[in-house]
Amino acid sequence: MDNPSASSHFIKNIVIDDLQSGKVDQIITRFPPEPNGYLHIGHAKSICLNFELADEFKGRTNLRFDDTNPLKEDNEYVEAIKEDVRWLGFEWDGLFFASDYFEEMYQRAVLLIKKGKAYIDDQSAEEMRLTRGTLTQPGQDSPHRNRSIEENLDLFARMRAGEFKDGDKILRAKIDMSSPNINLRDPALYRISHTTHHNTGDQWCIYPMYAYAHPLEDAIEGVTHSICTLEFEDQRPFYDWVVQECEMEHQPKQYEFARLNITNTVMSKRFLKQLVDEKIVDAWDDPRMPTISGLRRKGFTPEAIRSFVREVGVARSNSTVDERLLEHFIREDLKLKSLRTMAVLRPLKVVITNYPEGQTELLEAENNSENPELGNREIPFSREIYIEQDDFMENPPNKYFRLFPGNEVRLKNAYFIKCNDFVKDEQGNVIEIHCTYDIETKSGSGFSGRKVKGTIHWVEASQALPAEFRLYEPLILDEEKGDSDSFMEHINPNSLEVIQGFVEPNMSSTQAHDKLQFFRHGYFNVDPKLSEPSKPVFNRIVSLKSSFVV
RNA sequence: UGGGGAUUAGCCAAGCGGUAAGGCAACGGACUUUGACUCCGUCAUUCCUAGGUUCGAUCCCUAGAUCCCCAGCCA
Repeated sequence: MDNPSASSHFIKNIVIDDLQSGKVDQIITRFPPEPNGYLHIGHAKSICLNFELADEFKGRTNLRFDDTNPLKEDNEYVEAIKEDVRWLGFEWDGLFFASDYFEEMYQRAVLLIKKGKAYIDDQSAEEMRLTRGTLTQPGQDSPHRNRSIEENLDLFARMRAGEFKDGDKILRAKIDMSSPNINLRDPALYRISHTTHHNTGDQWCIYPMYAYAHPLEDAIEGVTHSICTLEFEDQRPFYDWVVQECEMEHQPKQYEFARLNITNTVMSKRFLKQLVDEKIVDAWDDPRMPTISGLRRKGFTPEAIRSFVREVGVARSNSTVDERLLEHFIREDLKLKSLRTMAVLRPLKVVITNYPEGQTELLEAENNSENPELGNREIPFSREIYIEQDDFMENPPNKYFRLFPGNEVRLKNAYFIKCNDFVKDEQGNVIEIHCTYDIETKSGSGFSGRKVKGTIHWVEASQALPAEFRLYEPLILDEEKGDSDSFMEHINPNSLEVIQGFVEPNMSSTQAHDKLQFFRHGYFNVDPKLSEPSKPVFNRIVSLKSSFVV
């Protein structure tokens, strides 16, 4: 269930004001990813912001691919992004590509040249860097800054025609080389790149820069509120300049908010790509990745992600959200939805010495004690069962409520058992324990003769279904290093632990992405790629909270 | 040290001149056939600091501190 609290934030307040003042009749937002990687949970914040704002105020939201750099982009990414946005629960009104507008962008650039607001520069990238000045010193005008309009027009047409090599010429805005805002020191508008584009093929060999293209895209689509992250703040004057000087009839406005950071989490497409490329993880959808596809494969739900980003809020201060907030929302979402069954991750055999050999009985169990609609199931019980290794100690500490010699515990949905003896191997490890059960204490019988402090889970041994469990820890150990260049030095070597255990026999019918609670362990997801009916594979989404410390 | 931002509890975050919402976390306790869940309780006399204006300031003014972003033909 979604977190219902629709809290206010500064962008929503702006929208309300704009609607009330009549500045806009209907809001139009857009989610504008570059198809150069997979979406991560940081993008989810932006997606929810844009789509939910439009939903709330009866506006529209476009999905627009910002595909102005063919060197880095690929159709694989556009398909993955579409899938992720839909999976999160959103449907776009318009589906567009920046490349849809290349001709218009070119014509607007011609207009800029005709107005004397843009010129062709012959300087190399290096020369441009040198003449741009520094943070404290103004830049110097390019020697080509005052070329005639006719010459600029001619050169620009020849750039388009492919007469020049990459880097030989560039179209620049003519603004102010001494502006204290470096973004206004004659920023680049068009560069030459003889690269095949995933949409337009070889139709173009010049491509617009983001800072020039983006405001045009917004203006063409009638976007009213163009929402981006804080690092684009200094670009806003140029954004407005482009809209103004290109004489766009519609004038979108840019608003910036702080991007999402989460503790112990790498949140940058570049770093995530590095993790994939260097095989630190298996793929973009590795459950350890904070990508939408990784979270999906791990077992997170769209509802939990939406609730999470809503609760985080939208503000302008850089912040790092505690990963436990995300965990809170998946626990809350799955609490009533998922079946609660038993799984033994690290098995220890128990022989119930007074239970008849060869006998098996079926016991009734609720699938979710807090949600009767999920019904009941039957589970087998017999003389030999598996319990968790953690649930037995030869020499227990104080306040240990589980099994130890002489102690009695409840077997969830079954009987009380009492430990009488145990067997060790040559290394001194406990490999089997012997108990007796009390038939009077059967679950559901109403027995109240005596109380027991602990209840443990178990699986009947002969019918237990072998299963693989994949337990995850953060990929990054230092909680503040997730977004720094040194993050590779903080990779957690134990981010994945694969163990073999058992689940109840009926688990053979699980389907990919089924979500279950395993008693006392946590919530798990059936892995869509690795799981098989005879050997299910479960990804742990999140453990249960526990106040027990040894 | 140019320009642009930010600063409210351990982490997020409301608040818009009338006396500090909410969530997470944490800590007590109750309950419990999950050491879970649920429930009850605790958790900022103070909002980066110092002055000022005001009957009254987290909010307005002045000065300062700290942190983030900008010198791609990336987005």
